Amino acid sequence: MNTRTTSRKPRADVVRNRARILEAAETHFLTQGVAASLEAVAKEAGIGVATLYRHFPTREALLAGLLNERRDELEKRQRRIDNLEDPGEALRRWLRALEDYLSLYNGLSEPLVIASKTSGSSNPLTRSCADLITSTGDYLEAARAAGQARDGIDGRDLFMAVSSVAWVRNTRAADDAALARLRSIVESGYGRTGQTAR
Amino acid sequence: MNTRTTSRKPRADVVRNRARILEAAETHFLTQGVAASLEAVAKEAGIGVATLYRHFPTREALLAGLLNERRDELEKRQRRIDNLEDPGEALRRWLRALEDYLSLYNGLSEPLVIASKTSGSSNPLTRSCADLITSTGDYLEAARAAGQARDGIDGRDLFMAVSSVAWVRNTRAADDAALARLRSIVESGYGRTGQTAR
DNA sequence: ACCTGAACACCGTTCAAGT
DNA sequence: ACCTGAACACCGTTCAAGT
Repeated sequence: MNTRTTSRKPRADVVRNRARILEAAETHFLTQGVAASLEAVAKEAGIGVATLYRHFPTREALLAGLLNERRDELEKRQRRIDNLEDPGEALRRWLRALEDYLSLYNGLSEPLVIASKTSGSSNPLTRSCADLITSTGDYLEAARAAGQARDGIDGRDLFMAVSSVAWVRNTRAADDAALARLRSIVESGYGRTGQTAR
Repeated sequence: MNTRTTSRKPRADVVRNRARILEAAETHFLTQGVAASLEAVAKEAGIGVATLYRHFPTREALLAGLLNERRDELEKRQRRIDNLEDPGEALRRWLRALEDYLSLYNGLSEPLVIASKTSGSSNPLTRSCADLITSTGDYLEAARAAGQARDGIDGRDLFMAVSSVAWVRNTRAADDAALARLRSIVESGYGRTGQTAR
């Protein structure tokens, strides 16, 4: 019937394969980190390796596919943050949401930070990164306007700082209390420590 | 003659092999990072792979061997720092020396931070780590006594913070200016920002 | 005692062959 | 058009065999 009208439709099994790959990759990356074997992912997805490569030519492309699926969660959290009155509190909560996002898989912060550099092209993670940095810059600017953040740093700087916290977190070398202290170092590093506006 | 008297001497070619391995590893790690191929290292050293494993059973053991050779440089730098009058300045310089040390090879900070956790045993990097953390704690304590560092954090916390800066540095995603801003975040994060003692 | 290279198991990536 | 598994090159690690 409509086999002709829907000319640029995605083929049924292609869609299914893509979903299976993402699902298998998710579980493997969650347990093994971003360096998990792609062969194993393909096997669990029940497809040949080459099919995986056809769908996601690089590991970064696969990561980007996974992160896109997680993006709604982050945006939902972002909407809740936007309802806050205090811009300093909003910035703090956003940075925490960002940290959680960057800590999803072990080793995730590294490709993301690298992608944040290559402003040019090619890297499939660059776009997601740019969005995150822009958001961070917005929250930072709002906090600064309210006298709750210092001058001389930008969204990219805070993105790097949060990425590095996520990196420490993923090494599992720091317990919760130590992570909290690390966050407090970063917080009083970008903020106007204690004194409000004045 | 004295072949019998020097009973627990290191065999000549063993010493030579060890030196060759360290030399080859140094150049490979410098160019390829800590994940460089050990097979390639062995080949460049002109020995069989198994000999490398005999000398250094794990990659961490090899790293520890290399870092021990670099330790004098760090201690020399440390002695210069100890001559400074201002404990805050001393702490800042020490953290920078530490950052340089942790940035020697790409990917070095990760095994070191992991080793800093496993307080127990087995990991050959744990000892070097513990020393670095102790020194950091000493400089921090001195700075705090002079009212130049805040309460509530310890040497281990600063070690983590510096490791994470070294990690960002090694990703090569941040230029010199961005790294300086990241350091400034950490600095005003642990310090009593601006106001001295009071 | 120490060294060696072959052996095994694993992985990333590509490509000729299938449907 | 899409999928497949075999193929190639590489690596970490161990072990039987050499000296």
